[in-house]
Amino acid sequence: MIDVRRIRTDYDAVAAALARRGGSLEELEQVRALDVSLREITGERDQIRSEVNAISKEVGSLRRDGRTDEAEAKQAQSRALGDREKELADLTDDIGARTRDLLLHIPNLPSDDAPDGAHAEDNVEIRRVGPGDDASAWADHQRVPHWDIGTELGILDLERAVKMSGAMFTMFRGAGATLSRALCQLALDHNSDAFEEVRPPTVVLTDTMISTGHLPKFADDAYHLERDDLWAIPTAEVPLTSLARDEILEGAELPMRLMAQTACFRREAGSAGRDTRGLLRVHEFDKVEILAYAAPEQAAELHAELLARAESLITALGLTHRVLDLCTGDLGNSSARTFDIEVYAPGVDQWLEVSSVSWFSDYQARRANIRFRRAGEKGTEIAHTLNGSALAVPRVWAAVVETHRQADGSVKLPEVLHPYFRGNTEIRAKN
RNA sequence: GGAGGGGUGGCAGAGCGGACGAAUGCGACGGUCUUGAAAACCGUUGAGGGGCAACUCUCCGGGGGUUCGAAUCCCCCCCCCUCCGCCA
Repeated sequence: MIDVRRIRTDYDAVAAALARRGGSLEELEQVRALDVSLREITGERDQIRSEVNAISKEVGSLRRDGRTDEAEAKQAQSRALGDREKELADLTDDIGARTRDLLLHIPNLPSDDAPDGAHAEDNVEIRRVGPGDDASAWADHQRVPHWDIGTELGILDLERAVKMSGAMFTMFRGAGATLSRALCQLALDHNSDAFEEVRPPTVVLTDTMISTGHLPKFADDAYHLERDDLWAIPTAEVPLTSLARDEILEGAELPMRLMAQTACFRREAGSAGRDTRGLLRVHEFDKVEILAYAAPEQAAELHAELLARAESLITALGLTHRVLDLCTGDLGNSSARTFDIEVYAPGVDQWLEVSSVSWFSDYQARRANIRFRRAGEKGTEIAHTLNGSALAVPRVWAAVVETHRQADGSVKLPEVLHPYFRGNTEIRAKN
């Protein structure tokens, strides 16, 4: 949620920043208009309340003195004011609710540093590590899609997953399941020097989804358990961001770093029919998320840190990749600036987005009412939130299997994974 | 799921229709005293909104209601505790 006060005092700058995303400014204009009338009516309401409060005090003292007639006259006067107060109070409640609802639909202001652009094609590649999609770098035995490798080695059983749960659900078996778990464990171990590990709930209340910006605008993308009005989380970002909801953090505890491995659930409603094969787009997957609460001045450095941490895992796994600076048109709703890491998977010949590292400025924290107090100072400030996928299993699994496939059909495991494989250093078909 | 008890400031805890944004204690902060510290004593100490300001409004788990006036009375909901039931 962007700050109404900025809309009030700095409208042109807010409008200009939002315009960089493309899309309409209609809601912003509506908020501005509502806010003006809200303050006007609120002022009038408070004025009347103040009178009612004063009169009521008088009634009290008159009654104590036994001056009943005078007290009753005052009561009548107050009653009349009360009717007017009720009208105005209903009006402010209504306008306030409408304002908040509009505000919840307006995306975050992009950072000045985010590149301009309308589509994903305008994203800026800031570096590339390894050969990427250079065809000459890849041998024929690496040009096999992971679903074929998975079947051949008996480590991926999509057919039976579909039998249990329908299309776009997956099942790993044997060394495939171990690989899935090992990737998560690696990501957790890799960040345990600075991040507290959390095992949050995977099913949450509506308010928890609103805090991150996943509701109300993107309800169709999430699984909703209607009977209990609970939502299956699309990412651990959702519960982790609400960990400090409605709390005031001590400045000294910032930045606060958290990480969690959870299942993530996505309906993928808008992308039916795309990437249906294999692991590229699935309804349920495991992911290790890293997240931080920060003071504003700490945010830039933390953003770089989260990106470096996510990227170093990809590097350690021996995957070729590129880092993109998302343009304003491709930026997620809640984000002010986002770096994506894309891995090149030679078997499917595609760049796969495996991590998205975002700085949300105070947008989520204002929704979630997460504040902090600087040591020795009065008052509170809205915190900043940042997060990124440390490692999202299915796409990394696919890229690892395709990249490290050997001429004999086996998959050679990257060294960082060896500790998790009970002495094995490769995956071979059993026969 | 059933029965009972409870949710008040950073914490503990009083208040149960009017002088209550809330006693008291603890904690924290500032001061006096002290070479320094402790103790003692004095003072300060919740959050948010509107207003240039004076000032003013809101918040006692959440939402409705009664009343001139609600932390206090009524209704609904949520959460916590104890017991019973069920259960990995």
